[in-house]
Amino acid sequence: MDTAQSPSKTEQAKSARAESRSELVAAGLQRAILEHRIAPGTKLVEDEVGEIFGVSRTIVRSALQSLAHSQLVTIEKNRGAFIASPSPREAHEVFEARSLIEPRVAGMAARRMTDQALAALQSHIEDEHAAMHARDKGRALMLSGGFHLKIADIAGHDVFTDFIHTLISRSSLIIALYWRRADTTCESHSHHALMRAFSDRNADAAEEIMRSHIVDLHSGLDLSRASNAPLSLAEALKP
Amino acid sequence: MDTAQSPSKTEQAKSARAESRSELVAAGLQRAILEHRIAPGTKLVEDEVGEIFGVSRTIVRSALQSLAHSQLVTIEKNRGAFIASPSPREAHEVFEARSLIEPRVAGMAARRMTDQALAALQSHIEDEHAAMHARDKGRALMLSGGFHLKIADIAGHDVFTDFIHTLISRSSLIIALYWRRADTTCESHSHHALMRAFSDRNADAAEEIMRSHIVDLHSGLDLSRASNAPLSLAEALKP
DNA sequence: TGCACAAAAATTGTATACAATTCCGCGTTG
DNA sequence: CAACGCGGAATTGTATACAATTTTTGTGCA
Repeated sequence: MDTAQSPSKTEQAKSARAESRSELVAAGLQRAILEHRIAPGTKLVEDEVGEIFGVSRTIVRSALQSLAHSQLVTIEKNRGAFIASPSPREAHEVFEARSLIEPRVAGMAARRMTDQALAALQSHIEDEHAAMHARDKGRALMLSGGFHLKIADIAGHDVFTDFIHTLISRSSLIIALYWRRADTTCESHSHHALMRAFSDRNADAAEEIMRSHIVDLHSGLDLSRASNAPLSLAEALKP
Repeated sequence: MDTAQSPSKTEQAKSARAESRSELVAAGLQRAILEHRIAPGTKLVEDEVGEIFGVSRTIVRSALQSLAHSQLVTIEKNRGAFIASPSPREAHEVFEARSLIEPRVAGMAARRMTDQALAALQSHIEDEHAAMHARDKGRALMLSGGFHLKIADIAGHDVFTDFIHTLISRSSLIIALYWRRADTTCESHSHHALMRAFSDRNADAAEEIMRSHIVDLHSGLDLSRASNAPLSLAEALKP
């Protein structure tokens, strides 16, 4: 096959941002993972991924290493890369970390909140509502993660924001594996309460609401089964 | 030149652990950075690094990307990799993050402390003492980082431990750039106080001591000058 | 002298070739 | 018939060749 996949127009339309190609591939894979279009445990063969994105293994390899570093994929030497499937313990730890870091960041965001940022959050929440009414749980959960990310950006603390980015990505994987609660109304309620604290610039309230919100998310997980990597195997043999 | 740099004996002496070669290179570079043998801002040319470690650019590139992800080096597209030189703001954020996370982890470590772990910490502290008496500030600071790392390991919380690993690495760079305090006696005092809390299994005390210890470290930095990346240039022209 | 600009050197970005390892099916054998 | 072992295919690990880009050097001109 030829290497003629450089779409000159698209490249310019990439809004002037010069991202390296491996980052593009990593972003594409990450989206697929976070949207639950690839199941945990799935093997990512370098040639296949390369064919899909129209790049060589060199690029794919770099992208996979990047994703491995943020714990979305696991690389086993001489065996390849697999979509990560966090253990119950890891899941617990991720939410424990979130419940420590995010409340602090929410407080910082409340202190630095601008009207513009507030409006952006508000419109984000409306998207969440729409997704919820459409009974699209996956998308709603996704947007919920985006909400937390936006808050971190507003707080403007790069170190914490980086941590939160990886924690939320991992949370998406965890939710795919362990989420066992039917309704997501609490979600919406918490986010609204948070908005009120933000518009009041009430840092203490924002912190406390965020803490209980994350504890609540944590409690929506069923971490009793060891993992669903073996479970999916059993499922695969059932029918 | 030939590729005959596989030192069979050394390889076996690598204590049976099968680390990939890029990890070896990354570890070597990291050590050099953390021991302040390479100054922040230094450019890392792929060919040079490859020659030193006896590997091809492929491996070096992978190692550099790994270090870039943990913020020890900065990669600029088409321009290369440089030892990171954290801004004062970044320095502030790193210590702010440490002061949130490490106290919690210290508390967890206190709860899970075993006699064996306690003994290991004790012997580590004695090394610190030795370094301090030898007036070897660099090494003392280094060992201080190691002490914090050991505590995280004892706590056994992988997510937090990962965070702390990167925070402490970055701290080493920050201390190289901004540390302005002559004595390190406070260090020793804090670590001893921590040991007492640990041997009492007093989680609350450990948490509080760790918090004030990190705040104290933070206050030992002089973050007033913008950075010393330009400063080093001026210095280079002075004599 | 100072500056603009072009050629050359150095360096990074990417693809590909080859080596090493693992995976998988199949026949042998106890 | 199960366990074992042995190719061959598939896949990953690494080096290297070449393309693209940046950096440096050199030169002519005002």
